[in-house]
Amino acid sequence: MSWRKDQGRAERGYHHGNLKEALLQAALDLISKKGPAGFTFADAARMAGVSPAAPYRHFRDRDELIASIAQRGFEQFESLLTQAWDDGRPDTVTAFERVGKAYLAFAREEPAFYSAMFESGLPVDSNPTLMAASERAFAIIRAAAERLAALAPPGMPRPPAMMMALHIWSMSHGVASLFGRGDAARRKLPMSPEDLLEAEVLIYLRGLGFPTERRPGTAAADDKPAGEKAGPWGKPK
Amino acid sequence: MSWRKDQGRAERGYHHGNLKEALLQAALDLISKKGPAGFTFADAARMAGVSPAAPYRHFRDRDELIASIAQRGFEQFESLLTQAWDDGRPDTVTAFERVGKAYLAFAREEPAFYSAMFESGLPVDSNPTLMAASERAFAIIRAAAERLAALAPPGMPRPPAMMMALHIWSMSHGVASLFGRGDAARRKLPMSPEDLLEAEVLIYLRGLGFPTERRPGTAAADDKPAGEKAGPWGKPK
DNA sequence: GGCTCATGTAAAAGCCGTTCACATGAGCTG
DNA sequence: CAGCTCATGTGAACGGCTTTTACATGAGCC
Repeated sequence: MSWRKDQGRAERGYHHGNLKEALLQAALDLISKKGPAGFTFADAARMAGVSPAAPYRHFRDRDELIASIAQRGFEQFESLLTQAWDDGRPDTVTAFERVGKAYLAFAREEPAFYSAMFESGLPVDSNPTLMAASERAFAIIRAAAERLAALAPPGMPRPPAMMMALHIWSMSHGVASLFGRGDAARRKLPMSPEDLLEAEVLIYLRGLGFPTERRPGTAAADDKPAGEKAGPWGKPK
Repeated sequence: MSWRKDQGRAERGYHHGNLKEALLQAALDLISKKGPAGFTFADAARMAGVSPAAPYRHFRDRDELIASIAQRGFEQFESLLTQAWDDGRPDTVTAFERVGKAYLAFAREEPAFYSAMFESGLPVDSNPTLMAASERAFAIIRAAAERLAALAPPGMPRPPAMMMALHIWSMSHGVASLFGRGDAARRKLPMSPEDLLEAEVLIYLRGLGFPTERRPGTAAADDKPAGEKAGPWGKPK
């Protein structure tokens, strides 16, 4: 974890050589420790071993640093979701749930990114680059919803994919931001956030007429109308 | 809207007479304008026409003021939800949806309260009073879920009310915090947040086996298994 | 009328964000 | 290799914020 030139500015020469990266890294550390509000520009500079004015050579101001982090966050998020979706393999529903889990995993494992992206109070729509990155991430969910909608059982009105995508996103974000992170705003839960979200999505999909029995083997094509068997919340007692 | 002693400290005597209230009010104004991060203690003092040190006679620090606001927010929230739920009249499903709408309305019309409650980064669980107020608000949702669960169609496993409540809450919070407020983190939506949430909840309830045709007349007891007719997202084209 | 204590003030310390003039040295140019 | 240039870092300074401390005021009570 150490670069050629460590943070102890023991010897480092006048120039840092990697300051922009070091600042982003420091900011991530600080945000994950103290939230996006608690993070200070000066602290990041100190952690990188430079004067408080140095960061201004790389970021117009504090907000731009946070926006950069959000930007990277959306990129990693997109990549994670893409990987989780895996183009719908082995079957659409399974892949869809994997996306949900990936969403929560990201919120939990990268709280700094997540809060920079969604809780920093940045005007996302005022920054086109950021907006675009966020759209690209959402596009994964949207594409998945599209595929899911396409195999809606015949005989039922077909749900609009965009609406499904927004629904899934709001569920995921809701669970993540209310119950997702280890210590903030916690509440006693009868189940893990992951299980909570999985059940929520399964019930929702069943409401759209999708077959949602647990462990459907590995079949990619399935079309039984709706739920008998155990519900998505485990065995009925 | 003016108290005996206006903010212009023209004459006001040494003592304000109502400072605590004035500070809370000023903070609400400021938070709704600039978000909980942009709000400053000194600004509130200025707006109330007192010195920057005066607030410390009423609040241990800035965080305690924000916590007070969150506290009041939860109280108003509870009262609003109680009113919307109206003990399940005229029928459980209708009342349930009214609760969802009330949730969004609160987030939209009281953004200052809402963000103090959910987005201020306060450690809710470290403040027992605040925690209790938040529990009381959630209890409304929980009670509604309980009633709803009780009339789950026979022959299906009965969903745990607590889980339902958490699901509904996460949907509401997800929609509210992603799409709810007028200008922050906005995104182009094909429908209003209210309609989005209503459809989401209806689909979810249908997934639990509840009858969810639109406008079921006024009957309080209804029990047709699940959806034919139009879906919750309007007429299928 | 006089006491007392909650409430407000002034001043100061320490931190932060931000700017500006200036220093440094990495990399190009000849 | 000498010298120039410009990106990058420094130090000092400004104004603002939070919080503390010693002091001022006057409302309410005896």
